[in-house]
Amino acid sequence: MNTAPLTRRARAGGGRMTAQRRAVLQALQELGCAPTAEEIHTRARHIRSGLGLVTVYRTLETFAQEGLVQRLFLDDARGRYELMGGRHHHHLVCLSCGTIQSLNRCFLAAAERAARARGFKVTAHRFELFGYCRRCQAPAAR
Amino acid sequence: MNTAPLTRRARAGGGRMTAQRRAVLQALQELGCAPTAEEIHTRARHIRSGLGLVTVYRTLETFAQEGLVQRLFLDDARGRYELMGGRHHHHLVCLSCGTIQSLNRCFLAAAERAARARGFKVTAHRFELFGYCRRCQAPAAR
DNA sequence: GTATCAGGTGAAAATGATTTTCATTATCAG
DNA sequence: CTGATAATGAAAATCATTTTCACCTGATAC
Repeated sequence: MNTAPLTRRARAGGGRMTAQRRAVLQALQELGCAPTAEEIHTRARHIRSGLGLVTVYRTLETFAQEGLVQRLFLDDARGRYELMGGRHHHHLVCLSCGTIQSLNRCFLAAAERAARARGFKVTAHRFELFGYCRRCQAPAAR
Repeated sequence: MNTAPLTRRARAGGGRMTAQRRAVLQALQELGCAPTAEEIHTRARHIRSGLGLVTVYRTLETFAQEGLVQRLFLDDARGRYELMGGRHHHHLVCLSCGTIQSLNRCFLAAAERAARARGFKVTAHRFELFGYCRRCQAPAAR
């Protein structure tokens, strides 16, 4: 798997490119759909043994600030992380086993249809908009 | 504010109706949009002083199992709770001040339009489907 | 290439949200 | 009214995550 473009983007953020960060990037790329810090740590450890969980957290936080990674919360309090810049998509979260699949389209009806087409039984959905409320936009937005 | 219908629904779940649970229900009703356990605790304490935070958590968990309350995760790891059975809706989460507003319609385009109409600047959205994957449905779903 | 040093790392401890434990209290079916 | 048993409160435990701090190492300047 080619991590060069990611490495370039990460370096562009101003930080240094260490073996640990490379391992986290590669793990993210290999794991794909919204893994937890723990899962990323386990995978990245195979690439760079001795890598600490704390470093994984710090690295993910750094990448998130640089916009390289997005942190999201699905069905529980554990943060989940995924690389940004891929195609915009949403998730299918299984309430029984917790597996997460991704879904490319984002319109409601189409999404539900797409989910059903893969045998996923939809029992609930969640749709949230993030941004800045009127009060926080003016006078100095953010 | 009338809590009688809620009290009835809560009792129907099989549990006992205590002053603490009544206070939590009332607080949920008064607070409206997706408060945290902490916020619910603070409000419910005014109704029933001495009410412990632990009890709030337990009560919310119980209500969630009975389908009276839904627990959700928005922009951070803190769980948020809201009464079920109201009109289906979604949320506007301000990334700056953290306030949460609710939105009635759930179709993407309409939702974004509705958000903008209230001066909310949308910078991202999240849409998740929950349910059971093919593997978990068969042979004994759930 | 090598020195330099700010940025990065690992381990341990701290934190914050939530859950568990356990002794005590209170609801409500009979 | 009373007993069985569910619910409560306080303290301690747990889990994910963050902070601290002493040590290390990329990558720029030489």
